[in-house]
Amino acid sequence: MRGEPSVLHVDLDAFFAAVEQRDKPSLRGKPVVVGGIGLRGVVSTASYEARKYGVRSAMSTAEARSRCPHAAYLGPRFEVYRRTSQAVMAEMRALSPLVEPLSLDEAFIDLSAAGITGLTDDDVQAIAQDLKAAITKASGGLTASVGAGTSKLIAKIASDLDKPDGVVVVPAGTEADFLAPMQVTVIPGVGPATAQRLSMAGVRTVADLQQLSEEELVRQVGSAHGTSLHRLAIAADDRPVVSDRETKSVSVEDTFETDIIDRQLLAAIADRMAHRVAERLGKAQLSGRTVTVKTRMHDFTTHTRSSTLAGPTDDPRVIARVARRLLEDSDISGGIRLLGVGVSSLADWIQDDLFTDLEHDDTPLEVVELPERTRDLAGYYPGQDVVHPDHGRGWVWGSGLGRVTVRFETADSPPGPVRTFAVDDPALSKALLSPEDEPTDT
DNA sequence: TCTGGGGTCCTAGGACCC
DNA sequence: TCTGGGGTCCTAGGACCC
Repeated sequence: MRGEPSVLHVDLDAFFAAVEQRDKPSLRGKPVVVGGIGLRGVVSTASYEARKYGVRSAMSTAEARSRCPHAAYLGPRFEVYRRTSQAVMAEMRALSPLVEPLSLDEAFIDLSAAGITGLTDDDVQAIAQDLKAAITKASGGLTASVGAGTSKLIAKIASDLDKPDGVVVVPAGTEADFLAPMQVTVIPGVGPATAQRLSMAGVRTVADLQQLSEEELVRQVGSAHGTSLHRLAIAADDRPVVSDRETKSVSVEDTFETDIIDRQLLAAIADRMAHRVAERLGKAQLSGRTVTVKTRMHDFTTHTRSSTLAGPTDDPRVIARVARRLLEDSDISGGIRLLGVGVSSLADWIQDDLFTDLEHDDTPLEVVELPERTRDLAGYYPGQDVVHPDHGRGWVWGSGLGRVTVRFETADSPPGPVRTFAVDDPALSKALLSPEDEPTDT
């Protein structure tokens, strides 16, 4: 806590949808929904026009479609969002060197790090307005909402109060009163489970929370959570704005259009995921010791299996081998809807391959054979690599009724666009798994 | 009409060590 | 012969965030 409202929280309004409306003028003023457009997709962002129909983030796309059938439904274009985000973050860094991005569309800014002191509420209001204007210019027309306060907690909550395109400055000294009438769920970290437990203790508002002793709170929600919640309730928050946060894990996961039971197919998919994880580790100059495989069953129960190596690796073959072994240990009876592969216990880059052989498993690497599933599908099966002259390389995602659904791998956004073809479409051709996907030595 | 993908942090039990 | 105490690492699961 400080004596002046020098922490800013900036939140771009309906970011993904706003970028799409910026790039496609015909969508402006109309409901736009960005997210997964497949059978099991969920909404990432709904434009304000779509929110009028009750469309919300994290809602299934199917439900969104039933609520707002005439909206434009778009898959995400992360590369474009990333570029826009970088331009916006640059404007923030021009204001202060201490900027902490929370995601592509959110960041904290610490004005005190810019040497600006003696700030009045009006000063902060003016700074926020100038920043908003700069962001709109740099992003090609997007708007942002800004909250300012004496801590991250207050700034974050304030930015939500006058969305979109608003500024809320909470004066120093008014924080506890500002929070008191709000629901406990405004406090970041209080989700449905915690809210439920608190409500059983008679706590619904922050004012209720302020009355509860720390001991009682710890009893209700656990040690770490209870202690921090007790302080946040009275707006005692001295968490610093931190510009460079270390990556702790890297992972890839996919939800399948239909549940998969076939172990060989899953092994092939795990292999592919291991390669993608390794590629991202390499780009970030990271390597890690713990490989985790995540499975989600048809009933949505989720399991993880992990294994820690003696030394860090970013070798796709090592990650793939461990992942396949973990997958063999996993129960997939009844089929799984999601598979994920991740690496954690990260270390800085290991220059050479010194440690990659430290994994004790010396069983030979078997070649994954994809199952033959011909029937009426002209030899196509899920997981198979294909090539299309217009769309490039992809792989079969789903199939049936004489049609195959293909995911194309673009630089833009894994997974790339999904397209459906007739099995006898002459443009679509099968490609072999590239040889480098399989290790040549052990 | 069921529930994405990328993360972070916390808890709890067991192994292991001194 | 009937039971330490603390610290660290590993594993699995869960809550939460955008």
